[in-house]
Amino acid sequence: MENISENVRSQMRKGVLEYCILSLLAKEDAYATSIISRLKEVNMIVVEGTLYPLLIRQKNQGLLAYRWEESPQGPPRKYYSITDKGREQLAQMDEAWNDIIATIEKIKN
Amino acid sequence: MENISENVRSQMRKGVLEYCILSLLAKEDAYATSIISRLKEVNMIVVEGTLYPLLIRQKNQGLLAYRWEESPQGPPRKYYSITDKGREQLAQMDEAWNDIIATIEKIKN
DNA sequence: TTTTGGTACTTTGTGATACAAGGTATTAAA
DNA sequence: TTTAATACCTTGTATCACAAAGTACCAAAA
Repeated sequence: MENISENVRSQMRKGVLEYCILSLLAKEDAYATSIISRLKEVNMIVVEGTLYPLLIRQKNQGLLAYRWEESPQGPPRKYYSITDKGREQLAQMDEAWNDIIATIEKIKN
Repeated sequence: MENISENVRSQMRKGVLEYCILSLLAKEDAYATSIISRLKEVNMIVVEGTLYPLLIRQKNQGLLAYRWEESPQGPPRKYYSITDKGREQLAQMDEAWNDIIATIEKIKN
């Protein structure tokens, strides 16, 4: 309740995060830590405890698949890739996102 | 889990709804049923069980105030109006919203 | 007067989400 | 063997939107 500005952003992020993940993976396979880095670059801060369950959810829904790959340093990485079903979902999310933007614009006039 | 498309929209709405309410009330005082009607006009379907707790939350946070007004037909109406604090919050939400739009655009390239 | 239909406000329980905080495991270098 | 860095995972909590109820007011019809 202290940092209202951050809370506002956090609330607005809800539901958009899945959209971001699918969008990123639609362009290139990636593993969790690299996804976090990229989201940080575009000012969408996400922590591990948020991302890992999200990736597992999307995998269980058949939107993502993964494979293990050796890392040049450290433990192996779990590379996620988007599936055909994931691309279908992404198309729906594109539509939903555009609808929401249009809705806000209408409200704002 | 059946209607995935609706679920996607519902999730994306989270956090944006408060923004919509404040934006609407920044232009004109309104009571719950009229707010629902207006949101329906712009394809943002909201039900009573969602809106009422939200209005109460925002009132408790000092973002909104209300007054009772007689209705031409039926029980009295609770008209909500935005407070100065609410307008400050709205300004922050405007900023947060624009940031999120920019973030998605960056991800999409 | 009683009933009916419409309007308006409210509450309870549920599922989903993001986060904080902590834990486990692998690898290479010190 | 210890340390640091990397990477993955889990648990508990707060918040949110919604479904599904309930309560209350008012006016017109029966």
